[in-house]
Amino acid sequence: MGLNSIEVKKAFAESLGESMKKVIGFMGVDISVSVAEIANSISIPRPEQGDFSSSICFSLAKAAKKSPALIAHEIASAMNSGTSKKDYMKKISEENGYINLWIDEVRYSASILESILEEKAKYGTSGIGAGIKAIIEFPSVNPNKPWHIGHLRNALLGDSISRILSANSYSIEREDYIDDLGLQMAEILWGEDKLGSQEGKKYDTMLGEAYVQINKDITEKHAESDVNAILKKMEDTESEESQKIRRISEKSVRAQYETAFAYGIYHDVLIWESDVVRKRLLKNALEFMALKKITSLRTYGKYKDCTVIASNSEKTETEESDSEDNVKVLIRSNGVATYVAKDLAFHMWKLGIIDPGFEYSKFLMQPNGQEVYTSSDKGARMNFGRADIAINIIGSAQQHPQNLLKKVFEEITGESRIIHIAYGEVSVKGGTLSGRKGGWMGTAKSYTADELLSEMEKITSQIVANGKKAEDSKVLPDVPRKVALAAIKFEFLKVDPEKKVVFEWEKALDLNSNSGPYCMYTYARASRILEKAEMAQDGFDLGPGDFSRVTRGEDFKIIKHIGTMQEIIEKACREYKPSIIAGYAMELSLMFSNFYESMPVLGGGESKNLRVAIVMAAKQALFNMLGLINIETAERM
RNA sequence: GGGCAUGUGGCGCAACUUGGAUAGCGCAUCUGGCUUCGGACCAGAUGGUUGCGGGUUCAAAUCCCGUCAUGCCCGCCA
Repeated sequence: MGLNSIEVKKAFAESLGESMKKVIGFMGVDISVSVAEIANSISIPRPEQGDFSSSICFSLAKAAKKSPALIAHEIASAMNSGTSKKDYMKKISEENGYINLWIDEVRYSASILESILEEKAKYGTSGIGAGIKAIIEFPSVNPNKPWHIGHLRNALLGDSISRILSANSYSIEREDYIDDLGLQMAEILWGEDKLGSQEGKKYDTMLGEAYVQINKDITEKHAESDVNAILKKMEDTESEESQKIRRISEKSVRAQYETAFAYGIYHDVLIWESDVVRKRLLKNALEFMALKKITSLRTYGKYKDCTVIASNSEKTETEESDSEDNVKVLIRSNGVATYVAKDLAFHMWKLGIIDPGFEYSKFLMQPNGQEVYTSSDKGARMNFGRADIAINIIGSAQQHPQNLLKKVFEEITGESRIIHIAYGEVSVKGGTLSGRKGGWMGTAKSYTADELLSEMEKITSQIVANGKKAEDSKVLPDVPRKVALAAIKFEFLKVDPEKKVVFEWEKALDLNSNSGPYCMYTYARASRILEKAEMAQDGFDLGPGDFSRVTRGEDFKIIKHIGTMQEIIEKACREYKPSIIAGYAMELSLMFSNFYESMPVLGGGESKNLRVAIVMAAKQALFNMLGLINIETAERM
């Protein structure tokens, strides 16, 4: 069994617990503290103070009526003389009321290095999500425009969270919801004659630009009622309008997915709103909710003839004083369902509450070799849906409808199975990225995901070209693109999801302040050192003599950090935060730089084997962590 | 008016969920380092009353109350 920070914390806590019982019993005080509580008091202190540290004595002080320092002293000596201490725990010290564990650096290093070199890509993964199926939805962009940088943030978050959950043994289904029956597509159809006029453009971009013009025309010509008529016709999925829009949408989504593929973002299944309607999912869902008395038909007041969800029920039953806050319309008085109604129905599919009998067919072969499927009017039944939890990557602007969704499902299932990752939306210096007004089109450069990548790649190509020496001809041609992608992905994923982002070209394209390429650089350095070390990459024999060369310097520091990987990956999973992974990768890169600056590897003499092993381990750790934020590495750059 | 989120050196962020030792990191600025495994690098320095005011505690960036600022949401739109 390999040791890591989780194991050590657990063992330390147990050992502390046993010693505490003795000491406190001796002191004549009756205190019970759970092992979990002790474990919670353990953190990783500054290296001068030990490897692990517990502040538990502070919590005991009051009840025991002794100073924390005295209790710490008693416990530490009991642990040092007792048997509860594991053999890899070298000594227990005590300082200012803290109990500090000093681990046997040779044993700990051996255990961690052997584990990571053995487990490779699996190192750091966990089983906390085993047996749980999660459907994760992203980015669900309307099919009338290209992905802009806001959609990109959404997609990168969804993709990375999927990877992180997978690494924790969750079974993941990546789903994308396509709203082909919405107002925006009706508007596209209204202004159909504006389409296709621009040759050589990507289809989604062409649509997006046309849409801005169409939207303007509609306002100027007061054509809203015409659009509504189209919208109404589209509700019939067999209508000519509906079929035509579906064809336009499919073409548009294929164009959008060219962008997704360029960023290495893939899906498992697309669900179309038109299929939701066709399969009467909405109808069934509404019946279900009526039966459960979640919804009701209003016969009075402001919402007369609407089907609504009212959160504070009977009190205002006969009054017209419904406050807007607690009534949500699902079916309008004209019989048309609202978006929220469709979303509720859709989540009944996701969570397996209603099976609409979707059929699926192949939509696209993705560059990762996996087919993405689509709901369809003809195809086969497949195993999509029926998830235990549904994770929605949706901007924080939709907090309200998402909360309503969660509340309704808590009522239905009795537990919380919908998770809304409410990320802060992306804006640009001058304003918003509105699709309607065309904010994404920018002025000099557009704010599309495509444009961002191509601009970034110009810069990285230049840098690679400038830095290239004659001997560097082994740098592969895909490196500039990889570096560009690393820069963009790291920049978006290093900040907490809930923070809002203001995009600026100048800052985005400044590679000096960007950590993605730095991590890649570190990886490339590690690769080159190993190449020069001329040892087989697939493990070489390390003996006890090699491990005994470990010091309490930069070498042990980086090993200890690698030992926290599983803990970090679990934390990122529980909190749905790729930023935790990005932060770790950055720290690891910095530590690695410190390590190889201060400890020569090839000229390491007796320590050479150990240091080569550390380089291998760090390289693997970096590879695993960067993989979770979808950043590819390169052996040379 | 109500709800949610954010506020940490000049700038961008971390630590807050689970209170703990000297509040970390990057950029920028200043100083130094390439005959030695790749300078997309490293070392050192400058810079903080954690928006403000109370409270709880042995201990508060972290918890509680209040307050200010900013953003988003609150429609028979999606």
